[in-house]
Amino acid sequence: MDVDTIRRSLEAGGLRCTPQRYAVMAFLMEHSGHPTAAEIFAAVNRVDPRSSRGTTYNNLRDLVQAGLVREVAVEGRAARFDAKGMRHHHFICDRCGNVEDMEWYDLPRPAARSLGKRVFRECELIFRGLCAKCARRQAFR
Amino acid sequence: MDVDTIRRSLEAGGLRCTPQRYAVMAFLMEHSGHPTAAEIFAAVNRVDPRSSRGTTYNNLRDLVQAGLVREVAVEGRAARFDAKGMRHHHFICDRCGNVEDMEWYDLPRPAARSLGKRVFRECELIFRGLCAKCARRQAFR
DNA sequence: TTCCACATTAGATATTATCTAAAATACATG
DNA sequence: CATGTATTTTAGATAATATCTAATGTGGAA
Ligand SMILES: [Mn+2]
Ligand SMILES: [Mn+2]
Ligand SMILES: [Zn+2]
Ligand SMILES: [Zn+2]
Repeated sequence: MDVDTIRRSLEAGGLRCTPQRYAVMAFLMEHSGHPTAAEIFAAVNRVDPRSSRGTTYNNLRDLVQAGLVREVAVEGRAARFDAKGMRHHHFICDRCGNVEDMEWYDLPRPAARSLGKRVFRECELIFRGLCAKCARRQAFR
Repeated sequence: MDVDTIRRSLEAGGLRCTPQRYAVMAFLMEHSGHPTAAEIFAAVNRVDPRSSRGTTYNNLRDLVQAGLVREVAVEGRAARFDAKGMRHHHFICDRCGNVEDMEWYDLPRPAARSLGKRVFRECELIFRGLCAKCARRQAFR
């Protein structure tokens, strides 16, 4: 991933380009999985520069607020993160909690009537079931 | 809510009807909000019988596994729960994390092609934005 | 080069959830 | 009804996840 692309997306989000923040953003853009904060912390520290756990959490919070990163809450597990690249939905495994990307398709906006005085921002569609790995395990018992 | 209805739904889920478990289920059926485990614990202990925090978590886990209760993970906040009554979607407030019910409508099943070897169970649609209360606060600044 | 708002740090702390092992009990069975 | 047993409850410890604090460092505008 191009250094300037990342640098510019941070600036576009009103965020300074620090080595630690850059490392978090770069890692998310280069890995299409859905790592947890702990995994991101470990990964960016495997290379330079040294970043603290607190900073990793701070930067993830900032990147989410800036709209560059999405946070996916999974019941009973650590939150997962992905860079907002191409639009997509998610599949979450009932058994192992893995989050996988699913092809995007448009969703009907909620009816104004059912929205009431709420201010709508976005829809998120989550598919649930068993991931391929867990489905295979299930079949073998 | 009828005592026997609750008792029977517990039995249908393969769960013994204990006073503590009954109290959790009854509370969820009688309150259409989306309480956290801590709120449920406090509420069922305000009346009899005394239930421990651990038991509240155990029972919520069991009720979710039995398909009687739904758990809603909210980023950065405690999980919330609701009894699975009428089908509905959810609106989650960006600002205060409140979970509100939204009218149900059917969703297209994911295409077999994009599902791959995964085993589909259900779709969940989440609307995001500002709840009525937070939208009002936002307007006043 | 200087300056300062913003960012980072280590460690403490808070919040949420699970585990443990001993005691209690729901309920099937006779 | 009485009994037996698998399930459930309990208090407290522990684990997992996330945030706070206040001292220190720095990106980048000017
Ligand atoms: Mn994704
Ligand atoms: Mn609901
Ligand atoms: Zn899985
Ligand atoms: Zn709100």
